[in-house]
Amino acid sequence: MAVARSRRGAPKGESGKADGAFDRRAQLLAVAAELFARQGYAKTTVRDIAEAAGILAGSIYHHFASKEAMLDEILRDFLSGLHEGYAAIEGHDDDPREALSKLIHVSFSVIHGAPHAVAVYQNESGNLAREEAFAYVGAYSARIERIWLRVLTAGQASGVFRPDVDVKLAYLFIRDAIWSTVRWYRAGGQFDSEAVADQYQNLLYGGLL
Amino acid sequence: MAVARSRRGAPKGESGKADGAFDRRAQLLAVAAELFARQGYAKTTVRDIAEAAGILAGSIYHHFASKEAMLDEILRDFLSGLHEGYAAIEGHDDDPREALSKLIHVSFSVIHGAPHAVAVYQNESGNLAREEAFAYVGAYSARIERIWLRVLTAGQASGVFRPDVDVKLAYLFIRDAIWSTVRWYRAGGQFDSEAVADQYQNLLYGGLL
Amino acid sequence: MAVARSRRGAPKGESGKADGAFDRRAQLLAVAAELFARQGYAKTTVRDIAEAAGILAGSIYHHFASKEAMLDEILRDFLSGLHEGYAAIEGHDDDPREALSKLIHVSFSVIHGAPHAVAVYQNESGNLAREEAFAYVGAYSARIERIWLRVLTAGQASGVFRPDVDVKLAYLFIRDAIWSTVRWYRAGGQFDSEAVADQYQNLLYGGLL
Amino acid sequence: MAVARSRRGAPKGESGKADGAFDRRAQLLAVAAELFARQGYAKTTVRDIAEAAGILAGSIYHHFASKEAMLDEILRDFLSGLHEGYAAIEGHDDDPREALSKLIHVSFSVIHGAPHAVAVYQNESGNLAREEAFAYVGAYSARIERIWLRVLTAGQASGVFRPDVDVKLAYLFIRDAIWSTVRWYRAGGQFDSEAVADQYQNLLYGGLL
DNA sequence: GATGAATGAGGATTCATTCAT
DNA sequence: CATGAATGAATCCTCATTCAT
Repeated sequence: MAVARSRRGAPKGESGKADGAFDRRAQLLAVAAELFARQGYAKTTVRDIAEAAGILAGSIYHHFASKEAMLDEILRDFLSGLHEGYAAIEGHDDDPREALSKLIHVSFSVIHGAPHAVAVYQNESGNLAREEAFAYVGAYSARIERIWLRVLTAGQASGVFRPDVDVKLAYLFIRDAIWSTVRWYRAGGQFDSEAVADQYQNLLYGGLL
Repeated sequence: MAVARSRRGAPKGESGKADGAFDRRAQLLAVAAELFARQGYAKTTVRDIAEAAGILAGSIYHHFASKEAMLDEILRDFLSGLHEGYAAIEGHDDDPREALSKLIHVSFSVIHGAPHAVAVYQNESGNLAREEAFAYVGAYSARIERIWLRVLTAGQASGVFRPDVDVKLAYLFIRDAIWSTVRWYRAGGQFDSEAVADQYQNLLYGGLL
Repeated sequence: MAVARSRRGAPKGESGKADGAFDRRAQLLAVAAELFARQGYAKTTVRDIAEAAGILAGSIYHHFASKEAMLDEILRDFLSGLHEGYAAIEGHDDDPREALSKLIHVSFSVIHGAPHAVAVYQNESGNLAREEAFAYVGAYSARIERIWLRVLTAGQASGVFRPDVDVKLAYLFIRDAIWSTVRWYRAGGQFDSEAVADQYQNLLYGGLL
Repeated sequence: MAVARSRRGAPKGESGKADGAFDRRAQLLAVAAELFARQGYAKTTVRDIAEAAGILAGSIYHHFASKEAMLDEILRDFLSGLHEGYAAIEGHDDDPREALSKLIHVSFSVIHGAPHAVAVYQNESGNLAREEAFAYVGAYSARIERIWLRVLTAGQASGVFRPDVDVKLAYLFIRDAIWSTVRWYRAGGQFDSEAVADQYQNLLYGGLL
């Protein structure tokens, strides 16, 4: 059963497909992410996804075990990628200020690169927390939070960051401001991703006054 | 028909009910707001609401025309109250810095006072934008945005606020950071509402560095 | 319980009511007949009736045991009145041709006088046939049919009516043509009740050619 | 999606199905027509239809968008067929008397061939008039009426039909007498379709006296 | 008599999912 | 791989009816 295929699948070159072939799995996932992001997971039907992909609803089940499995894969891919990105920064950079800047810019870059997945995470992760099958979402979030807190704490310790702000609150402040942009940020709109990142960092570093 | 009764209903004193009476409408609305906030509107069933209120699902319809009507009333009450609060600040305060502080604190106060309604707004307003029946949500949001932008622009004009930040981006930054707190803020938790408001304002005004 | 009051109730003069009083029972019945006629019995809700009468749905049950009881009373009143009218003709008239004319004119007069009840009978009696509680509808119809058949048979026997038509078919033909007029006949419209009766009788007696 | 399939579907021979295949759509429509005719549209539940067809209620929606869509298709098929039949007569026949005879016989033939659809039309079209989605019912009725009126008027003009009857009333008289037979006519009963048609025409042409 | 809150039994419809072809 | 028919549980909502006030 196709469903049993590893989520990571085979790299392009190893695929048995001809050059012109396209990965229906990937297409379905992309379509699902977009619909989940736009309409919400609950309001998106399997038929919506299938129609947007040009097949019938039943055919979805050749590729995924369930609608939930699609959500799962979207979130897992997103979170693991995000965590990887953050972890790389922490591993290589010693300067807290530099590290924070990179955390911020990587975040915006992810929003720019995979806005649907980000939106899905943003909108659904709250409700998913209670479901055992999605425990990993909370786990990833916690690991990510720890990375940020380490950077922020190091910054305070080294005197680069203000000492009178609660590190946890500062993290939530930054995190929410950044990820919320996915709701209004549109590629090709008034601001490009980098510009938003710069302005936000600027505002965050220097304050409004 | 109770359904036709004004949304605002009669003030307590004018009610013909005895002391022990309680307003089932209000109770249902409160219960619905909580469930909508926790599970999402789509995943909350009318039965969920009814059971939480101790009546049968069908009985809901004696008080509200539909599940959507409950959502509508929750959002309308929230938005009109919020707009009133903001408008009062703008009308009475000349100092932009003072006005911004009040905008921030009123926001946190609303989050503290009606967290469920805030969460519902936060989670559902995006998807509702496309539905004609909820056009007023967008209209209110636009009016509120204009208030904030006026305050911020005035602050820049008077030299109180930094001139090199885009006013619109600054608004979105502040707005998202503040309203997102509804997702993790819990009354009686580690931080109280005022403390969060102060820290956020502090961070926002002075920056992280 | 008011419901237990005899359907025939007390004559006006014996009523304990003041002059200005009006009979809510009768009003409800009239309203119900109109709605049953216009929307069909199944599609008419008790609330429809109550609202049209200016009371609440629950209050209906002070006057009638059920929605079905209202239908029952409408049909019973109609059928007993109709049967009375027909029986009076048969009792007093010997000339078949004269008797048939009277049957026809009485029919149109009833349609004119109680169009809603007629329409209800016309529309609902078919489906009611299977319900035991409405067995009397079939019984009345049969008695009425027998009256008509006697008149028609007598007319054939006396040589007034054509001998080559099946009496039963002729009855159905006449009956259906007449009662169907209730669907399009409107008091104050192009034709008045008497004119329609005359034309129909004329057509029926002399034929189209 | 089967629902989207043309109402007329593909002719048997073109169907990809094996010999044993039967058209569930057609079966459902036939079952629905019978139930609508017997119990009325409002009192017939989707479950009734499904059970009579040997499937579950939800499965109906694989074939039809709604219960109303089934009614719609039944009426549309009936009316378009009827109109076609009438129009063919008007187009090919010059003699009004001959034309009227054909109109009458075609009517009875339709009643005989599709009694359920006729009964549904007879019982429901009145209430449907007010619903916009069924405006075409009134439109068809008007076109059909015009055909009959043209034939009757031509008959009067050529001196074949009595000049002293109102053409419109005559049409209604004939129409109602004929179509009402669907309520009592049963194939295989005392009278066959042709016999009823002959007797009715006979009575109509020559009159009762 | 009337009110209005509540009941509880459906009813139409949706939808994730299965499976034979 | 895809189809399309079917399932069955769940959902929103309706409505006749009851009953305490």
